[in-house]
Amino acid sequence: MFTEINNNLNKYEQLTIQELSIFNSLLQVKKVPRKSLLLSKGEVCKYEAFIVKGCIKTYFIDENEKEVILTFSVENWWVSDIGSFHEQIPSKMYIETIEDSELLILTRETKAELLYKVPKFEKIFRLLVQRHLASYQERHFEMIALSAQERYLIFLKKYPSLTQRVPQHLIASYLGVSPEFLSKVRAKLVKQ
Amino acid sequence: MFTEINNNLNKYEQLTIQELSIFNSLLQVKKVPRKSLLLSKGEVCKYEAFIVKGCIKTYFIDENEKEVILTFSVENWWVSDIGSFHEQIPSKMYIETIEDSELLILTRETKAELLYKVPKFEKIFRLLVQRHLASYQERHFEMIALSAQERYLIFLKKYPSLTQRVPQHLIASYLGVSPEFLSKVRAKLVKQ
DNA sequence: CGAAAATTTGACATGACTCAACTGGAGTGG
DNA sequence: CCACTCCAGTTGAGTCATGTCAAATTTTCG
Repeated sequence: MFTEINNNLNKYEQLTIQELSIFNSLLQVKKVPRKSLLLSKGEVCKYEAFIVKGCIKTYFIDENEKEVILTFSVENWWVSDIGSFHEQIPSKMYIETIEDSELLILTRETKAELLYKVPKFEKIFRLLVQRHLASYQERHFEMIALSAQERYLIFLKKYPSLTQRVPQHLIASYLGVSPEFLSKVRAKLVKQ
Repeated sequence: MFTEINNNLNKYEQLTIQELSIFNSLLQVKKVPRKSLLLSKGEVCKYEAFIVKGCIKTYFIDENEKEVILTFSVENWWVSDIGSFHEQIPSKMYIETIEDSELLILTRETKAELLYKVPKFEKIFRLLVQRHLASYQERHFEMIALSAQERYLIFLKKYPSLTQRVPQHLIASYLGVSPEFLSKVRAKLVKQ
């Protein structure tokens, strides 16, 4: 259960067996079926989850009631509304499983305890957030500078497996285009 | 010189006079005239800068040689290419002053020394990055879900003073529209 | 198997872009 | 202090990428 998460964090900072066992004892296992809403707009985000297995979407709802997908998260990623979780303010987004999922979760309490007992985790979490930030910057640039087709090709290259796991209209939403238009982009690519 | 930065960081985590004086002794002052390039594509980002005075743009250059503005940074903000700085990889972006600026900078060495001597800063920097991340998420949503006019109105509300300090075509770039189109949006708003 | 959801396709609409011409300051040098 | 240049901003015409709506088709899943 814990091997993936332990290996994953070890990449950021070397951890001793003792440190890892403190960490693991603080994690709670959570299994949820697909289509479970883990967070809704208006709620305060109660935990950060590491995905052992499964696939999760994070999205906003716009003024026309349409989903705008912010991210897909799969195995070995963390998911949460960082802002809501840390500042304890109501979230503006939704987090929902796309597949049956197994999560390891840290609540505010267990995370605080972890940071207190193993301060190294401050660094680990800082690095995780930094990476996350860098990828948003890149994505923002792509959004402004590239066409829908170019963004789609980048998506395919970056996340080839997601194409199988995630319905196409969600990918369209992630890319910031209508499902009809993504379908046309694909048709055009096939012809070439 | 240090009062702004000290007050600013105190908001995130209470710091003692001793801790602040260690911090301040590690900062280097850097004054730069307007139109100075602080970082170019291909370079590794050598420092993180807190802006005491001035205004700075961070941007990419797209395939048609056009600037795509990622952020404007003014007094009391930090600026750097976080990814490049921490992973020591070549940056893809440019950082350039728009006005004469006064900066307080941390290099990798001084930052490492700071984190070693005052580990509380791990937390402070983690919180700073988290806030930053939350604001990118919001901006990404706006980019996908809102029209150019709506984005412009939000910009005016969020950063009223920047309108005076930054030429309009740079604001257009920040909003992800052509300068001509922003001009038309403004004309339309005036008529209403 | 049947209902509901996802995808495709086509016709049409539109927001935003490009290009080019014009206007209006803000320096700068004679 | 004027004339000149240069850059930012505006405006209009034409175009293009992408959106919307509706219908047809395919896939998914209870």
